[in-house]
Amino acid sequence: MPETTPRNDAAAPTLDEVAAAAGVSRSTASRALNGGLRVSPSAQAAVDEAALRLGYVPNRAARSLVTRRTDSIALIIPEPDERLLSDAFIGGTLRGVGDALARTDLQLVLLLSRKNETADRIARYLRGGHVDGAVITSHHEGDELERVVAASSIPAVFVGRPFDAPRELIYTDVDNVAGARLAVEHLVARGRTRIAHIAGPQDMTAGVDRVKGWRDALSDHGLPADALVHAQFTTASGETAAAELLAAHPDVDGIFAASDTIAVGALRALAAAGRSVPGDVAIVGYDDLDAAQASTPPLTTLHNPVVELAATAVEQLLRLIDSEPGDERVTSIVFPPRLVVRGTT
Amino acid sequence: MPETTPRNDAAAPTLDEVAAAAGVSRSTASRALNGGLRVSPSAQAAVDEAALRLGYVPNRAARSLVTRRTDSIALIIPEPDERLLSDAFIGGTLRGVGDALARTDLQLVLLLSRKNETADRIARYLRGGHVDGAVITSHHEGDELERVVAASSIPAVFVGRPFDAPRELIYTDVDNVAGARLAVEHLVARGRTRIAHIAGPQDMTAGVDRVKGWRDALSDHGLPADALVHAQFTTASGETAAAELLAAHPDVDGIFAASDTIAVGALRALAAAGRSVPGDVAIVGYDDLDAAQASTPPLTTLHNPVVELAATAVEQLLRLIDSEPGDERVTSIVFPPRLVVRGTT
DNA sequence: CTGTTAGCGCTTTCAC
DNA sequence: GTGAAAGCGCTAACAG
Repeated sequence: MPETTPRNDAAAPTLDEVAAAAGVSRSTASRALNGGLRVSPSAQAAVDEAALRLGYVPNRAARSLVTRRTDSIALIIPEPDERLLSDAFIGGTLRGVGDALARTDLQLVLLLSRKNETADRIARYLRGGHVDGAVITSHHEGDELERVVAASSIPAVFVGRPFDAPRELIYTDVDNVAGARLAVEHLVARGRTRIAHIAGPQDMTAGVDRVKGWRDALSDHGLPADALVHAQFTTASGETAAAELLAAHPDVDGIFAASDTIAVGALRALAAAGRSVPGDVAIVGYDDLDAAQASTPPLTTLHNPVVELAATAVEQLLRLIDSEPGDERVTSIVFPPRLVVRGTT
Repeated sequence: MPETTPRNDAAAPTLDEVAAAAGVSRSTASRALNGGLRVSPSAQAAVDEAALRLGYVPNRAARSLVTRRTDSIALIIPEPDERLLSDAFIGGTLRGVGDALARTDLQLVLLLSRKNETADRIARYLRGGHVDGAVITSHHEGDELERVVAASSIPAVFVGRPFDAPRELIYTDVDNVAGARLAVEHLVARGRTRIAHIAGPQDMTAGVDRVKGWRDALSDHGLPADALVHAQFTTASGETAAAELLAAHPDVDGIFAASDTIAVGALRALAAAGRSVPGDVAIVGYDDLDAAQASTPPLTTLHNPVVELAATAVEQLLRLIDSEPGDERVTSIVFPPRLVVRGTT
């Protein structure tokens, strides 16, 4: 391979060139390349051969211009979220999206929304018709994403239930209320009676729902639901909150943490306070991402099926995109919770 | 706000409509919208006003068709990588890319390459001219990404030094050899003389370089470099490898792990073996992502500036995109290592 | 089954 | 400084 030979494939071949090489018209070539409806076998073969030989790749912009389809979907991620940086949440989401997109030839456009211009830029982008649909993940109450998405009239699916669903927004989620109940039930079954909760951010439905489940289950058992502190979904925040909790409620013998990262922080606070786990205090976390297994001791936790959540969201979005408005096939999907028992309870 | 009023902004306004509303020709409108060169102040104002009022958003496909620019870049992530799922690596990368892209109005297209069709699909996409450039992250020796990228003649920057850089591929990286040396020096300074290494995957330059740094530093001190085991960048794998290490070299008093996730696994193996940390065995990890702080005890580690690495890669890419071939301003950038001392050494 | 004919929305010479 | 005209590469009627 001569090092200095100039590339002769500089310009990408156009459909015209493929058609010429195949000895057919451009339209026939186009048909052949797009499913081959109403194309003679010979023409089809000629076009296929020419396209392959020339290394033809259709120009997406040109196609998009006429089809009014972009063959791409957006994944919207509000960047300020701590989780983006701190846990494996985003990795799982990408994997799910990737899985679901694998069979299609759709492209994934990432919209990292910065704190300031969040809604505005996203709105412009969505209204600009640059994507055929959008999946929105880890959205917060104040971020206007729900409003923007609803107003854009673009097909969209949320990962995680939106705060208010004014016009039947579609979403995928895990049943966080039921999950939290499971956590508490588990602690109760282990004889715990003074069960606290370190809640996550209350501007996300996951945070709110987990509080509710905790409260409900406690109420069912006639146990007090007053030991409640708040934290972000990070280890550092969890540690602080747990210390605060121990100070205010020294008699706590069980903790349900709204995330594994928080639980890991609690583990450290407990160690610092000289309390044994699960001897003095039993802990249950939430998420079952890497942190749960990596912690010492490994965390009992509720599985958060992030990969499936994302994959299902994309599947629903795809369905939504080529469905008539009002089609009742496309619905929100809520996964049941699943408790994973390890060493902390 | 009437709930049932039909949207009248259904179709996105075109440049023609903006021009008409502003009372100028389409070309003048176009000029005004694109920097306003050779446009009278009055015309400029009229166009600006009309665009704003109509909520005009240029059609990217149409523009791209004529400018031969897509105004988007690709982020290529080989999916099989365990890290994608297990640690905060990808989150940091996205954040860096997002930061660098924030000022531009470039779009980010994500290319998750699946194990099988990796090279092929990416190659087609790159050659199709769908993006103006690409950033490639966490690539492995066998994945052909380097070849494909080089062959595509598209501007590209690697995050992490490529395996062989046949035609001066541009990359950003941290000096992993120097980092590993620092780790060993730190252990030596603490009086350790039997220093092992749990290596990462050897099909990534980071893995190879860290082994080299470890070996070099040991050699400098006249210490043996025979206690070497291999692992993936995961906690589970790290635990297994560490157990293996302890069995083969019971006299080890210091461990340099190729990642924090591995180090956390080692911590568990050590605990299982009844060895105290850092009393019996001191440990140094690598990455300084969330795992390092969350572990018990917190890990002494080498900071891996993933956010900066990604941001710098994008900046170099942008520079590369609008530079003449052969421009010597655009170079690879290697960050110096930084040791972060915590509780394990 | 095939080719001809129109554009999709935009930027860009090129005269004026 | 401005508008007319051409055309980017492709698909989609529409006749044949």
